Amino acid sequence: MLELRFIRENIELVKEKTAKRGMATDLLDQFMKLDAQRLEILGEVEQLKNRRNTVSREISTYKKSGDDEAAAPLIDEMKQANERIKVLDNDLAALMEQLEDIVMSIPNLCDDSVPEGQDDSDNIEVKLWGDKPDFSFTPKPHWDLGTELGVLDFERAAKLSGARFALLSGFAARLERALANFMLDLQTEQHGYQEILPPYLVNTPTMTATGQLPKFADDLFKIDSWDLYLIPTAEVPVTNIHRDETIDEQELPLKYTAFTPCFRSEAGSYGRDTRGLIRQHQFNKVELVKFTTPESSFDELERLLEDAEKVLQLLNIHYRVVTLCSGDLGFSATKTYDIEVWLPGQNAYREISSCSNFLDFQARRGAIRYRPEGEKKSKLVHTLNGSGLAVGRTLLAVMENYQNEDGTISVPEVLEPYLQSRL
RNA sequence: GGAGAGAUGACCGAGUUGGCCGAUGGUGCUCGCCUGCUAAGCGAGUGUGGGGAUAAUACUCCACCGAGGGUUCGAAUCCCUCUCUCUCCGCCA
Repeated sequence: MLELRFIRENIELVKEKTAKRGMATDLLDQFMKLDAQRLEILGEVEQLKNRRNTVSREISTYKKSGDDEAAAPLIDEMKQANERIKVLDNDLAALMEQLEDIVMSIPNLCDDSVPEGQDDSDNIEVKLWGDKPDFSFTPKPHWDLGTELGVLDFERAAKLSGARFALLSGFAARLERALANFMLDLQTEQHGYQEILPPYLVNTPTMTATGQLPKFADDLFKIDSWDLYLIPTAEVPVTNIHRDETIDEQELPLKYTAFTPCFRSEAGSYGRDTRGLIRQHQFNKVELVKFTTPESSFDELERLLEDAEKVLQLLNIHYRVVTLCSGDLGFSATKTYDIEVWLPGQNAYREISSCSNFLDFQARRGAIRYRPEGEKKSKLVHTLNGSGLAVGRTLLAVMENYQNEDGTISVPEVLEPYLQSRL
């Protein structure tokens, strides 16, 4: 969420920046109109309330001295004033609600370093790591490998739950678990993240702070008759750990990692990625979350990206890093790097991690503050997060990159302590 | 699910016969003083949001004592609803 005053005072900048993301400007014109109305009414009602407070004190004085006659006309005046206040307060509440709706639907402003563009085809490649593996045979996609090995079962998963679910067994299930443990150990022991195991169901205020609600309810699974949603990413519960809190500056940056399942309705992607593990309603992810000072958030974004990249480097799998263009940027982010892993079975790069800086966009919604040393006023922290990594997609990347001609799959060296068997 | 207790500022904790209570006090923190060092001590300051004013402070106004309603000229204090926490009983992984 952007600050109301900031929008008011920088309306042209906000229009320009949100237009780059493909947002229409008429909402912002509407904002300015409603905001002006609100300020006008606010002025009147606050004046009335000031009068009421003053008069109440006078009444108190009269009453204490037993002078009820002097108090009576004042009480009458206040009865009338209260009716007017009630009307104005109602108007104000209605206006505020409309303004909230608008402000909640305004995306974060993209950073100046973000390239302009429409969609993912305009993303800019900023880094390549490793090489595409050389195969003496035609590499298969993981769904063929997994089905032939009998470790991925999409038909039975469909029987249990429907489309976009998977059943992993034997080697695949163990590999998934090994990858999760490997990632968590790396991030906690080498990169200094604290491990978190959060709730997988969260309420409306939690979903609102990180930006999933109110705008993207369709992407979420909601528990019927409860105010609970299945988390689409651990970013949601972990960022909300410090909602409505003030953190000591010495504690920053705070770095958390969490391994959780993620649940997404994938509304609007019906024809896409229907085969294999790429796009599932449920998948596992190791998430990295940071709380930082405003001064250091962009440095911390670079380090967050490195922490995520390290996973693929240790697995020795080729990947590239892209900077998302303005049109492809997520709602709450000011800048995002995607790590795209090479999938030889599909002859394509696919997103395996998304690392973003949100500035104070989430912190304002969630009232997450810190107290700068030597200053009276607390300030909003900056929040960041990134996948480190999406485990399901890492699993399929291992399968496709480490496949052998006979259809078996080798185990990356770094996973051997976690997984002592080969197929 | 049943019975009871509670929810106050970064934290702890007063205040519930309604009236200068945005809220005593303590801790923490900031600044200053003092001090061989450390510790202690002394003084001042220290919530959030939204308006006004300002070059910016200072200043000023409104709101906020779990959330939402209500009573009243006036509510942290009274009434109603909800949420959460704790204790006991029941049930259960």
